[in-house]
Amino acid sequence: MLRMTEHANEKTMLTKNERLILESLSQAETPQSAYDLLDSVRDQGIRAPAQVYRALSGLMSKHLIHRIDSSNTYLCCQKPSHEHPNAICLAICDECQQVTELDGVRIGDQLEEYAKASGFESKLTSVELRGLCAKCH
Amino acid sequence: MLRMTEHANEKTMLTKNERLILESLSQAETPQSAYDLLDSVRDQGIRAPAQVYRALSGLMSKHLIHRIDSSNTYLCCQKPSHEHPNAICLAICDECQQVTELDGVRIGDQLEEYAKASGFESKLTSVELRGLCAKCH
DNA sequence: ACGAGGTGTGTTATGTTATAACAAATTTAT
DNA sequence: ATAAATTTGTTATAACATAACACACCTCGT
Repeated sequence: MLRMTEHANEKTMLTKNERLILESLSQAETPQSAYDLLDSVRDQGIRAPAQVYRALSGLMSKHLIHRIDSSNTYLCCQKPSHEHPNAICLAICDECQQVTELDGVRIGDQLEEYAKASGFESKLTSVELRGLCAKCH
Repeated sequence: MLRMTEHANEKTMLTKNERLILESLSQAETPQSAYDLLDSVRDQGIRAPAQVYRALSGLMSKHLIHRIDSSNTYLCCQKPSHEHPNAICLAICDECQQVTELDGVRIGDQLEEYAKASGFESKLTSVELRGLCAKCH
């Protein structure tokens, strides 16, 4: 029942469409929208938004990509795949669009601490910093 | 040139549509989508999305409301209007949808600190914690 | 009073992001 | 072999957001 199509370990076990999208995303210089990705994989047989969104959804579950909520875009996870922090922290340059992933464990623990003071039990937090990266400022 | 329609101080100087939307939002129990708000002010003469989005945009500039990026919804700012922290921190209950606004100054300073280590100059950061509030967990 | 410039409004149309629903194909389990 | 589960392809539509333009209104300088 858990056996799958791929001859690979669980972590990198991707469907064909997931592989296509991940490949495309990893070659992009900046975060991509779902429709950007659709355009870039059209010549590989993917024709409909649903196909892209399914792949994105699968890749997110596998912690291989992140979604940037403030711009409706997606990018590859930059951290080792075995880390699944309780917070995703992205520093996004408003000038060049480069993204740096900060230490989600440390920041997540800190935020959890703060939230607990209000009796809030946090499960998954997202931090998006907007500003200028080292190169651009 | 700075003189305006309203007889009120700068901070609370709102247009008619901004007042309608803010009023509607302040009576809502939970964060509302733009189209939720449109429905709730239809009987007050507002008919088109653009009118709502313009009002929301104005209210955001005046720091009277926040947008929750992870759910495309809006809510009233809970903090005193004179505080304009560099980070907006919202703890959102996945069960009851209640939102608690955490200390954006303290958290923002902390995050700025972390980001600076990567040479990143942050201007505006958004933090969204998902989990369970005190009542629900 | 007049008209120029600014701001707010109403309206139509359209752009962008995302999901529902279902049938066909493929893979896996028995 | 065949039943069960998963992945895929496809069409249609939902949900979120903005562009563009005309008009009303106010205020400021003349």
